[in-house]
Amino acid sequence: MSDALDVSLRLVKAQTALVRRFDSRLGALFGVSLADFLVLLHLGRAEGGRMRRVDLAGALGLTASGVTRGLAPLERIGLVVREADARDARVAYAALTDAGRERLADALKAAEQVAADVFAAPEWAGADVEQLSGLLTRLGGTGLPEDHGTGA
Amino acid sequence: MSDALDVSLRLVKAQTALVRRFDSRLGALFGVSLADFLVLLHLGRAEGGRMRRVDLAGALGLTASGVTRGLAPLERIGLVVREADARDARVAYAALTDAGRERLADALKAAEQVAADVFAAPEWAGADVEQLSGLLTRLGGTGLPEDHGTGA
DNA sequence: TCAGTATTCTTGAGCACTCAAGGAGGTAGC
DNA sequence: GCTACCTCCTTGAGTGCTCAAGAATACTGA
Repeated sequence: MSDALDVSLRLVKAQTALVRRFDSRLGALFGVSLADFLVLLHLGRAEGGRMRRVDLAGALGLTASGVTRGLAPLERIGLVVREADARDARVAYAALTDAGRERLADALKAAEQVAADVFAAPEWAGADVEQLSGLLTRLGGTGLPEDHGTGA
Repeated sequence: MSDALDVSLRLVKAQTALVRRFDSRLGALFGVSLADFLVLLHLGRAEGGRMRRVDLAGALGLTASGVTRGLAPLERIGLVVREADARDARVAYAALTDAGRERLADALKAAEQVAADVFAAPEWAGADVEQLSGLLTRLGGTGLPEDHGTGA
């Protein structure tokens, strides 16, 4: 097996373990999944604490459908509200509520802690983390929605 | 946000894109998902081309339940068969059929190609890939089948 | 020997996503 | 101001996993 394939499969597996770790901690403490947390994080960083659902989908790497379904429980528990656009009745914004902002702040602390734990082991030097970050950034755009994988 | 959290989230996103790319290519060409391919790959590398389902779960990073469900379609299309253990009636092996072995060989070629495409861009030197591999291995990316010297 | 416990696997219910289809609203050309 | 098309979002059906519960089998120690 080539190094390229080997590293691809390793990455897939490492992510599974990582997601479980985040889900477990965030779920236990704050009742949100990693996916929920990422929604809150993106909204929290957006202008006015809100985003069009289609833009959120792009930012999260999901389909619009996935956003609709993922947002529903967050709206139900009051972390996010739906807002209309005055000029274009097609678009619906997802906006952080005050409760959502609080939950985000708490979850962010917990997520930082999990990440710190993951990279805390003696074999992880700060330089390693930066190196990994750089390498992953190059992979970041790979195969996003606009890429139709025409291959060949 | 800390580097550790940043890199964790980057990894999660990179994986999503990577999985889509593999799924799309493998699905179009051979009618198997990346998850299916990984099952075949692990079985192909195992002693006798077969594994206990519980061991397969461990190797894949899934639950036993996930293996039962994932194996069902592969058994239905004849790539894998169920085999009993003579000494322990609890265990059921998943074993590669000849058709499964062929499909694995084909899918492996396609997967190599996808991985080569991903890491083909000019910014990826061989040393970078090895570095990334090393870093990911520390993250718990173990469980890949061992491979010796087939080179590339 | 046999009661209690552990292991392996399957199943039912549920969750989070996908794709395909469709409704509703906006836009451009004539 | 109509027609055709495009965009944004939701919904129905399906997939692939999870957890919890349970059946069958094996192991252990009094």
